[in-house]
Amino acid sequence: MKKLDKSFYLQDTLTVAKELLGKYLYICMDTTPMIGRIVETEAYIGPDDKACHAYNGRRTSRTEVMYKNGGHAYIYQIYGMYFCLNIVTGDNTAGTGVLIRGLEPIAGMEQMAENRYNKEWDQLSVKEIKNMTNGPGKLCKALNIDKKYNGKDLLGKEIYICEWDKTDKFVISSGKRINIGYAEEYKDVNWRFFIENNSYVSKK
DNA sequence: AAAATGATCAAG
DNA sequence: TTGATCATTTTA
Repeated sequence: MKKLDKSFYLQDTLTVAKELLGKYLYICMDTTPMIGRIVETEAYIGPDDKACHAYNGRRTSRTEVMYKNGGHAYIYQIYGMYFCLNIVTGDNTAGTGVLIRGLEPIAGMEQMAENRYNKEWDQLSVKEIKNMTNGPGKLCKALNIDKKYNGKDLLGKEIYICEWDKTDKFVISSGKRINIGYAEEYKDVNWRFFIENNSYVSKK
């Protein structure tokens, strides 16, 4: 188990989006650690990408952390009720990042069950377990990720990503990004990546 | 199929 | 200041 270093995040955004699959997200702020295996991501590629919050160089209080260099967390709130976790990428100031869309629960499931359903882990139905972290808003609820993580350095101790086993093999599939129909010529690019046949991918 | 629900942003 | 939008989830 090895924490990903700065150079990982400084790579090209599409590379990071693919390479994050199979890595382990750690949340260690105020409870016992919660760990999830990343199984689904989407790339948002800065000023040219009409789906990206930083499209056309848009720079506001919300998007400010996207202009940090790679290896920071970007958290935004959507539809008034859900948070989404992104990983800032690149070595420039372009405003690029990767949305984490699906996690496979690995550790800290008791805490996740409480956060997401206010229930004990062993009281959850099969359906509830399956739906615990298979979506960007769901996984943030389960891991208690909100704006307190916005701008956090992923090389720190509160939120970070590790590689466990380099021999872990899986098939990577790609497809169109979800719910960005407004993005015109960018709405159909295959910048969503996921581990094939993993049940914690948000959509089939 | 449609409601829930409020921060965000660009326009005025 | 305001109105439309929205990288979602849940319920029906």
